[in-house]
Amino acid sequence: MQTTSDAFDILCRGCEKVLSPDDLRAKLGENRPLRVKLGVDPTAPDIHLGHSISLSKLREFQDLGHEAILIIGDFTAMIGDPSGRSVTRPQLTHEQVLSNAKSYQEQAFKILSRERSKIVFNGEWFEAMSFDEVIKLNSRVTLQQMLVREDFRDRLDRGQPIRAHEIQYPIMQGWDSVKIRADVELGGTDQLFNIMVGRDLQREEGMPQQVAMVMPILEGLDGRQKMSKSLGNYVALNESAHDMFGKIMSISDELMVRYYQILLKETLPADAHPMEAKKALAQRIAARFHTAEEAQAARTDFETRFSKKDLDHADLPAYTPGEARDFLSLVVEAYAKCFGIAKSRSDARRLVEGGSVQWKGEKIGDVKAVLAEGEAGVLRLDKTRAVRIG
RNA sequence: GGGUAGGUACCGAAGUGGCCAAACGGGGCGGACUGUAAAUCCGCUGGCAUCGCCUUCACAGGUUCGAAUCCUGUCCUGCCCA
Repeated sequence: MQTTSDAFDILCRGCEKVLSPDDLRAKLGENRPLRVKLGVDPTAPDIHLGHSISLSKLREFQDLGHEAILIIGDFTAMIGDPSGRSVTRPQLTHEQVLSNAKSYQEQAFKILSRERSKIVFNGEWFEAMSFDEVIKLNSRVTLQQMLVREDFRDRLDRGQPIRAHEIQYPIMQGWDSVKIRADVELGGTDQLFNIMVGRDLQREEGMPQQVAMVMPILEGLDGRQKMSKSLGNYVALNESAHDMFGKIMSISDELMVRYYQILLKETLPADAHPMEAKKALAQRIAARFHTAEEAQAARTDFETRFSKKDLDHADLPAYTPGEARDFLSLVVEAYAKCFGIAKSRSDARRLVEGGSVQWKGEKIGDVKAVLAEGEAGVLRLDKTRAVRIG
């Protein structure tokens, strides 16, 4: 059994901020399983590496014997968290939210222990709330409190609309903490405001206040903005080892240092070979969500494809052409059938003209080129995609 | 409710009767280069197609040989006033 002090150190590691450390130490000193809350917003069906940071922290709590409570914000998701947003999020239907929530859970269990996690939907208490209860809840916070937050301040200054329902979000998230009597709430730094509202409401209710533990926000693959589904700069947990590896290899050297810190909690040695270090990072991340063998295979494949530029021995999806034999049609079809990507013929034309599309290592160039019947070989589509024909 | 400024492609932003599928910037994609990148340079960035054609500038109508640009109505947003 760990001592309180050991546990404290482990739990604080990697946190951007803990409010307050004394509260956390005191709670740990009570020698009981703490109720640790992590709210997830099932607005998109994928969990990505950014989410994995808080989830991993939650897992650490679990491993120390504490109780993990994953709140699926099925109700709040319909509102949309305004955090870090300069525009109002689109509101989702309940069906969309539920289906997202389902795949969300599956992915969350790649990190969390399934049997030791408690899943709670916040629709459980919000759906039953009557309007006068809503009003009563709202009377506990002031408009000024809601407006001090940067996101709103910013939109106010820039003359962008803030819809009344958006200021409900922090209040609802805070109410979740009251309902489950959370001892600790985890989240990204952008969640600090919402988590603090939870503390306020708990105090109002005369219960012990939760400790806020905020984790750093992971930058997306572009290295500029935070990792998010809507920005398309993410690595999802349910992606293949192959895709994870490739995506991580595309980050800048600078960003790699951050990823080492945040995802591996290690400092990259200054004399490390950037390329080797990046491969190691990619392989370790891939192995975290897949098997070590799959991660190794992803690496080997990456090396043959990109380092050796040897598509012939790469692991490519097979594609059997249909009726049409002209390359334009082949490209469109291959994208659709092998990668689920819809390309217009104009897109395909551009790729062919730009030299991206190659047959057996040779650029096609001519949009009218036709593939001879029965010919076999590798059709390269773009930088990262190619298919094997025949 | 009154006044006023607006709604343009992924985003920002020009255009205010024909030369507009719509400048410019960002982003994205592709090529060259490379240690995967980044930086840099070049190209592309509505759709279909062999000149060309078709659908776009909040929405619906109208004026005109011709409209993103003018008129009418509708919807939406900011700001100021009440």
